Amino acid sequence: MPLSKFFCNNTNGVAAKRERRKEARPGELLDAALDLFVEKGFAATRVEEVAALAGVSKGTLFLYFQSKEELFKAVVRENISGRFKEWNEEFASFEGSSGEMLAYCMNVWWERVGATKASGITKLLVSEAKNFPDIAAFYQKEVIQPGQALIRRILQRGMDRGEFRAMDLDYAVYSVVAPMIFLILAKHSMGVCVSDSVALDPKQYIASQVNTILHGLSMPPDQAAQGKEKV
Amino acid sequence: MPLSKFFCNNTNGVAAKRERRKEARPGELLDAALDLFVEKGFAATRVEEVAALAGVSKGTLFLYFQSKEELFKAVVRENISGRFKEWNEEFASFEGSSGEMLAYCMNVWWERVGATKASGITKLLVSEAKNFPDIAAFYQKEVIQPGQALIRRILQRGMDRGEFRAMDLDYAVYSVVAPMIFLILAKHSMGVCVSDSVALDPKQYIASQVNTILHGLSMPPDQAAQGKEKV
Amino acid sequence: MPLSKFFCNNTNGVAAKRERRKEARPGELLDAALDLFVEKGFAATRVEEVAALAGVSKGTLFLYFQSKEELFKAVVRENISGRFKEWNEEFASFEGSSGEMLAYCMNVWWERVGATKASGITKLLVSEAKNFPDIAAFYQKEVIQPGQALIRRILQRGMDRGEFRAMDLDYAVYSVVAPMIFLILAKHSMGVCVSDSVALDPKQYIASQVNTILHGLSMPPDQAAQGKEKV
Amino acid sequence: MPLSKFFCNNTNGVAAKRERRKEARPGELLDAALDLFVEKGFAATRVEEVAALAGVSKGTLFLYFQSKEELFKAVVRENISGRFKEWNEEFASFEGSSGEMLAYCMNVWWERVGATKASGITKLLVSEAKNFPDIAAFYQKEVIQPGQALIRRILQRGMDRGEFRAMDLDYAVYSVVAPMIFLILAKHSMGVCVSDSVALDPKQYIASQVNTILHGLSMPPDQAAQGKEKV
DNA sequence: GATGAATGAGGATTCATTCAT
DNA sequence: CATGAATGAATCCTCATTCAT
Repeated sequence: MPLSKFFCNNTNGVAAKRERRKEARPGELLDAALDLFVEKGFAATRVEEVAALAGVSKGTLFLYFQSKEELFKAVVRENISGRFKEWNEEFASFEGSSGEMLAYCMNVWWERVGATKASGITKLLVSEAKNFPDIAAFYQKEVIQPGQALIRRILQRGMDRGEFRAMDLDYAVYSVVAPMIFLILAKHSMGVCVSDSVALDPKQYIASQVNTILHGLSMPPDQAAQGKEKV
Repeated sequence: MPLSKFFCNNTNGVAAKRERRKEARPGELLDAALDLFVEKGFAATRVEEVAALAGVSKGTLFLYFQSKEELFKAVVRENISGRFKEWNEEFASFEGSSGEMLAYCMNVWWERVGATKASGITKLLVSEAKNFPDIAAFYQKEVIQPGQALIRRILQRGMDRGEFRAMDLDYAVYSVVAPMIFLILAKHSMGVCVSDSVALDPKQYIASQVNTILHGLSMPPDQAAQGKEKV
Repeated sequence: MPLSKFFCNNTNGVAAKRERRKEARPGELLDAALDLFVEKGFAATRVEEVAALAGVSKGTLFLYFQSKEELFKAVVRENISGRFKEWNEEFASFEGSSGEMLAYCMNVWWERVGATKASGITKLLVSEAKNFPDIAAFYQKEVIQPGQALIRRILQRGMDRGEFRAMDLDYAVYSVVAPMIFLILAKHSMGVCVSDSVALDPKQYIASQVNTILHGLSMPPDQAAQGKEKV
Repeated sequence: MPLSKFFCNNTNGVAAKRERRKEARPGELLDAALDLFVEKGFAATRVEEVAALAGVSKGTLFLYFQSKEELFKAVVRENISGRFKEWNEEFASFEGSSGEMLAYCMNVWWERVGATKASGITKLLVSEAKNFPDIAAFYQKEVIQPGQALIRRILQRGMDRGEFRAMDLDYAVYSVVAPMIFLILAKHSMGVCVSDSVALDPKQYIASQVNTILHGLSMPPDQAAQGKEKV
């Protein structure tokens, strides 16, 4: 969406740079705010820092956002991807096993969300949900539920096609969600969740998780005998 | 140690009540602080609130903790269980399959940590790690690493006994850790992570996760053919 | 530099008033702080009082000085005259007896320092030296030592020219210093040092001191006989 | 006066030590308070420090003094010597020149007041006079005026006997007072008044001052010619 | 629009004073 | 009497917000 700005809005090209800057202001502020809110939390972030990081003065921030709290809400809204429709369509035409579909889904999610700054929103909301219940509810409705619906659809497809075992979707969905949320939090929390955060390669992590989710850690029954002999 | 008071020290009953209170104060304050820090975050919690929740005045808090930050650190230290040694011993003598062991481990963890207030520490540190890097490192060393070591031992046992497949423990460990951390965060974050947090039953959640971790979601190979026919 | 504003910078008159205020603020605050610190001492002065006396709000003070202690240090620094070089030159070309020189020196000192607000710094440092050892040392080095050096030079000149008796300068210097310091403290201490402070005329006081310093209280030897007869 | 305690009050000698301690409490507190008030000023001294230095608890201090301010007043009162009557008598019978009398007076003052802790009271009052006007007035009346009267009497004696020149006593008195006050302040102010406070020997300082006061710094007229030739 | 000086309510912290033991 | 735990008014300082330029 920021890209569209560059191609559509500048009708004359004269004084474009200044115009563009001016129009870009709110976006730069939101970017700066996201970074700082994620890093330090809402309360511990000063609006002056946000303004400074965005390269404007404190007063300018209040030209675009009525208050620090409104800034917070705007940050969340701005970074909530409504890409689920798009993804639903993408997956609707997916050809291949449901296991492949799940793997593809998790990798795509990582590339388009998890690896980007937008992932900080999740950490932010985990931290501040109690202080901003309406925003938390909004996020729940706009992100969590569509996201889980998408995953349920994949799991359901697997069951329908005889690829997945029968399962209670209300709980099974978390076998997919938990690893993804965990990855984001590990990324944003200085290794509070992992033993050595720098060494955690997201791609390998996801591959490992997909493998476990699909096949479990147990030795497959048909190899159990051989497996035992080997060791 | 507080208990000793009741049995040993009070030979005469003089100054008992006040004394007893004095010993109880720090604990009451730490309890109150844990609650509020978890609920609102460090910065958004006022020391006066903590004091009020503990039933004392603002000044009293500073009798026991030099500053708000020291209070925070004390809260973390106080709630960090060094129970891993005890658990290691418990698990060392475990008889039964490694799958059962894993299930037992996760359930025990839930009962003794996840379901208690101490679990809030995890959420707290995820939120404040960047603001308290030394405390985060301390937690990492005292909790995360021993915890993961315990899980690795279980997984290693499973591989040694031919019950689990060969796996890269550096990543496989997160198949166990992620669901547990996720459960805590779901519990403390107003359903930012789940579609309907009130409906999430921890016991069922853990059972579901254990099942996935052990066996995966895929249809077992030997039933795959039948499975397909059925549906 | 503030003057330059009036002649050079204001080509258009925009933002003049506010700008000018900003440059004046620190000085106004330092003035107010000097008054109150001298009157009540550092600890007993509230920053809010200082701000109020300077006609600004509490917060504004902290825009210019990081803390109350920094304000104190700035007050001392601001009021420390580095005028000794200038005076040295002035006195280098002095023509007249060394006695006249001493009298001139003390009178000039009174007019340019003793009678001004800057004299309060001396009282302030006498009161707070133990609480601000570094500032006390700074004052000692910047004011006391150059000041005493100046006086030593005068006394040395008197000895060299045969006008003054041989003397141990290390102690003789205090015959000049003590009366000046005393005058300042008398002025700033509600007559704790004098029997009736309002009645103490500085000019007469200095004249009297100069007379004693130069000639002593004793009857001159050559008049002693007559003196005795007279009375 | 504290000495009298040891000889007079203990009527039985049994449990004397405890009794004595108890009776000594207020005195110990006043001593401690004097030390700390002089060192740090009234406001910057905490009552808890005073109590600790006196070896009692905070609460005990308030058993003897209604408030910190009352403690301050008691400190001043306790240390104000009413020894002027005694001294007046001593000096009334003084035989010798008035110059010797002045020298004797200043030396005696140093030994009995200047060199003792009681001298801190002067520094204390210079610092706090504005905050305790009634105490300052009390001190003025009880100490300053009798002290100056004593000095005036000596100077008057000198004039009467033809030893001292005619002088305006209202100002001449400060030629004696200023050096004494200065000595006290130099002693209590970390060398803010002197170039190297450790090197200032009180006895030499007083000798030097007496010499100047009596004879001045100028070359005596009868030696002036020779003096000039010498150099 | 943009700025940044000014504001003042709000929060952490101190410390004189009280009072139950 | 002596103690020291508890109190809360007082004070320093921060920072979101306003507004003159």
